[in-house]
Parts: sequence; C-alpha cells; structure tokens
Amino acid sequence: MDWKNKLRNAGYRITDAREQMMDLLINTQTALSPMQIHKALAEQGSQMGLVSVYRNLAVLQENDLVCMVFAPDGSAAYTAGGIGHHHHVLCQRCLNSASFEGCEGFADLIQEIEAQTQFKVQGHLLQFYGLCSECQKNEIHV
Amino acid sequence: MDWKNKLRNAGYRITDAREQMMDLLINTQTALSPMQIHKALAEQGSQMGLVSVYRNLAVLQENDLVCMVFAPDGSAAYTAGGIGHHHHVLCQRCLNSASFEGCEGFADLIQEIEAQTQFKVQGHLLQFYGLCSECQKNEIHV
DNA sequence: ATGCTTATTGAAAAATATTATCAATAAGGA
DNA sequence: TCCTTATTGATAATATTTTTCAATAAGCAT
Ligand SMILES: [Mn+2]
Ligand SMILES: [Mn+2]
Ligand SMILES: [Zn+2]
Ligand SMILES: [Zn+2]
Repeated sequence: MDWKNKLRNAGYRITDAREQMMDLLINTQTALSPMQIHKALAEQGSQMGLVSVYRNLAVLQENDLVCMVFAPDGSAAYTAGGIGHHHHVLCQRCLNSASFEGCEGFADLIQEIEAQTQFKVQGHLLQFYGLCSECQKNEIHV
Repeated sequence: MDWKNKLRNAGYRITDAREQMMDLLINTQTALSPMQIHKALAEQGSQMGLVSVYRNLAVLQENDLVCMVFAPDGSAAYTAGGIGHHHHVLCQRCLNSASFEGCEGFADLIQEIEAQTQFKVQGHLLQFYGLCSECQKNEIHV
C-alpha cells in the first residue's frame, strides 16, 4: 500500500504539505532535520511553515512513513521508508542513510543482559555510523 | 584512578559544582536530565545555576566520567561511570540505568551491513530499553 | 459540481532547551 | 598568602519545539 492510502486509511488527509514532505524525503538519500526539510521546501517554492513540518513529521512517523534517526551529534533527523522492524546506518559526514534488518542476533546478548542486570528487556535503539561509499572516496584524499 | 585525579590530570579544577554533580550522579540509579540534576542539587541546598550544570556535564562527559543516554522519548539524560566501551539498559518507566559490555557480537552483522550498503562502519549507537527489577514488580499489578 | 464538516494550515506567541557574554569568584600552584 | 586564570552566576541571546486560533481546504454527502 502506498503512503497516501496508508494515511487515508488512518483517517488523515492528503495535503500539499504532506505530499511535498514525502516527495522530498523519498528523493533524498540523506536524513534531514526539520529545519533542513523546511529550507529545502522553501527553496523549491513552498510556503509551508516550519510548524507544519514538525506537525507532519509527527503524523508521518506515527504511521511509519518516515523514520527518525539520531545524527552523530545527537540531534534528530528524518528519512523516508521503513516497513517492519529495521535499523539505519548513517554516514557521519553527509548523513547519507541506509537501512538494514537482522538484529535477531541480539537474542543471546539480551539473555546475558537480563541475567546480569535483572532488567526485562523490551526494545532497543540501534544505529551504525560510518562513511557512505561517496564519502569514502573523498576521505582518501584527507 | 578516581574522578578527581582524572579531572586534575586533564587540567581541570575540582570545584564544588563538579563534586556536587558527581556525588549526585554516582548515588543515583536513574539517568538524570540537566534540569533534574539542577533541581535535585537545588533541593539539597546548592546555589548552582543550570548553566553550570550544562557546562560541567560537557566537561565530565569529555573525560568519560559521565555517560549520556537517550531516554525513551529521545531526550538526553546522564549517568555516572563508564570505563571503556560499554552500553546501557534503561528502564522505560523510571530511567533506572545499568551498563553492559559485549557488543563484539556485532562483527558479523557489520560485515553484512557493509556488504549490503557499501558503507564503511566505524561506530554504533546501542541501548536497550525495558523494565528494571523494581518496576517489573509494580508492572504486575497493572 | 456544490455545499458541509472538520482536519489542517499559517502566523504568532509561548514554552523549552541550549549556548554565549562578562564581571566576580575561587582553585591550585608559587 | 599572593597570583594567575579556570570557573561560576547572572543575564542575555539562540535555537528548538509546542500551543493557540482564526482562516483554509480535503473529502464526503448531497
Ligand atoms: Mn527507516
Ligand atoms: Mn556508562
Ligand atoms: Zn556520506
Ligand atoms: Zn524502573
């Protein structure tokens, strides 16, 4: 199901603002901050307020149409997509973002942690940082 | 080496503010936000300004005396300790925090990710969320 | 196509969170 | 005890996120 129907089925309306944001995020490799999203849309002629960017990011995130990731500096950035449980690798230079699945390998680690800490583990936060293929090239000449 | 010498060796001074903050964090199981640290110290008579809390958290973090963790809502919180590479489990109810090592198991996963995404992985962000032993008890009666 | 209902928007302000300035203070070595 | 200078508190400045509210427009029912 495409994102429009997904939103519609959840009772939300398809607005220009949401289309612009989704188009932008879908066509952008790098994760974008709310401010960057606002600026990018303004540059392509949109009048959308920053407030609507925040509001719609919340809506889109609730409906699993965008993912929030943590930039290396700890700030939040957003990227399109995200069906099912998955995680992200972020380029620490350009914020290029890719996703991957396969954190089942945690099962053993979780058991250890639960035994050691007496916690009951229920979820996790996982991201990898590194260099995307583009930035690896540039890195060579440093 | 204790935290005072660690700071001293790095050229920092041992101040009341830093002592108060370290004492508080060392004696607190739960991760605390800058605001919570400020409030807790104020309640025990300290005049320290919130600004100094921020400043000293930065210093203490640089010197590996405190760790920053992400609360379930994405906000930053701080907890004492942290020798060497390690990660944290956070109680999503009370922010109780415990640490663990042992993310070597990532080696395989990283290889897969690098193959799939063409990224060169250089670091990671990992935290587990769950319920601490205390909160597990209370959870039963919900 | 037209009107109706109400979710959504933009503008503005408010609330939070974080950082910068600067004179006064105090840590630590001489 | 004195000196140097890192550190502090007070204040202001930025930056980030949320709230309010009247105007607008999406989508459904005529
Ligand atoms: Mn995703
Ligand atoms: Mn730690
Ligand atoms: Zn890159
Ligand atoms: Zn707990």
